[in-house]
Amino acid sequence: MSDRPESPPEDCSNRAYELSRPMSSYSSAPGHEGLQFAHSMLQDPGLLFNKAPFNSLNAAHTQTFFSFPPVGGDFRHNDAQVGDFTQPKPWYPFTAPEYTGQVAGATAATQPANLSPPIAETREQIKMPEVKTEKDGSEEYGGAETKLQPQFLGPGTSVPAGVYYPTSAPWTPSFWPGLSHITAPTTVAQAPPTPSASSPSLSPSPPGNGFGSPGFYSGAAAQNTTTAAAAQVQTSARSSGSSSGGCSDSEEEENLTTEDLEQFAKELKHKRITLGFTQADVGLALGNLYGKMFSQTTICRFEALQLSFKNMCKLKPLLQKWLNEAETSENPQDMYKVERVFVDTRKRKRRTSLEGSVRTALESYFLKCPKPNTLEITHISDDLGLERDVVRVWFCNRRQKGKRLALPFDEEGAEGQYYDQSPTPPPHMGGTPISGQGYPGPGHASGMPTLYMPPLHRPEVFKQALHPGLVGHLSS
DNA sequence: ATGCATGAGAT
DNA sequence: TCTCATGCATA
Repeated sequence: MSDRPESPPEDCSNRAYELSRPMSSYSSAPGHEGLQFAHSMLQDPGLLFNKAPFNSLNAAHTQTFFSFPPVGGDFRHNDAQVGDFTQPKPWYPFTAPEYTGQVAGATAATQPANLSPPIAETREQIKMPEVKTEKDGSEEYGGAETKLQPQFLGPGTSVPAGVYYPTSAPWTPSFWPGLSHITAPTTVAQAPPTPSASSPSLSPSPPGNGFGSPGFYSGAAAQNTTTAAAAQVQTSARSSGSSSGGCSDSEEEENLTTEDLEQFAKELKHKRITLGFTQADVGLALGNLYGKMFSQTTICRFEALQLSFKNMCKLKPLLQKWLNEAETSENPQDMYKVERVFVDTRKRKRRTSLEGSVRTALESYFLKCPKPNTLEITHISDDLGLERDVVRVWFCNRRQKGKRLALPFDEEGAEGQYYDQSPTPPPHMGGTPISGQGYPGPGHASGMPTLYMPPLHRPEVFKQALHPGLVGHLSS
């Protein structure tokens, strides 16, 4: 435990710089090799720290993913980082949109795999041994092909109106760690706000709606079109950097509780499926209703309760409204007029596909230090033969993921229960390298002395953490 | 459903 | 640079 003292401006810095490659199969950088991680075998060791590291110093603006209250969420970063991160990003060289043919939001299951037209490939080679960019051969952002979009689904092509879900699609609360015990009552959620007379713009995934390619409705454009409502929501969400467990900003601040959200998410999913809408449909419909579209991903995460509490609160009203509209609408089929917003011709960097061993190595590093500074990132990237930025982003995402899975404490009650139910600390908690940071400082006092029970303790979470792939469908 | 990426806003 | 919200791309 020579761990970092608490005040340290750096996260992992006090550690003797001992990051060394956890695994040995990488191009070894002759300079470091000495570290081994006890946990290197964990599938997802990092999750163990979901809580600890994040909480240490300030719980201040913590917007926890589902944690409601201020569960400390961030690592404080005070590091003095030095670095030269500034490498120009190679991507975005051209403006050709890279289109992959995915129907907006359609899940693999619902989506014909061949929607995408052949794409030329340009590979931008990046060194990297074990890393490849997905679809290595497929077009690049620089690719010559500009394929502009739209109608991938020719009329008549697949995707029959929303019927792709197994009728049952049971809801599984699985994800919300702390809520798993709460079985959503069948009560259907609250009454519908006001169906704003407007005609609903819904329609169960219409064939050939031409909306497929991602990016059409993303970012900028979508936001520009934002209606007041959306704007409001949006602003409020962002502005209040508050960590507050409450989502009290937009509109009628219902003080939503986790139960409310869970329940609503469940209801939403169920009804959506019943009505024949895909997650993507919902996202698009929101665009029609409010001017702000959301992707299938977001809807999916909402349903799975994988968004931060605050974010859930922010989206709930919109979804609630959509739901109302969808339910009352006579024939949603009609309106599927989505104005497509094309935007963004920017090219997106190809998604890097990290090989399993590399991921494992990263996890090990994460274990050692969830928040590496620039130097450390460089070191890691060198060691693994990855671009620094890839490593940096990986850590960012990893932390984000950790928070999502973590959040354990629900101020009220959950906490106690949480601890109470976890009699024994996880074995692996043992000598975690980064342990030591004080755990919960404030706010956890409530009789919760020193024992830190990682969220992973919860079976579901634990499971997921360790076997991401195996447990995959907790919530579907 | 989820991994990697982007960008705004906050530090 | 980080966090956070969000989404493309892919498994």
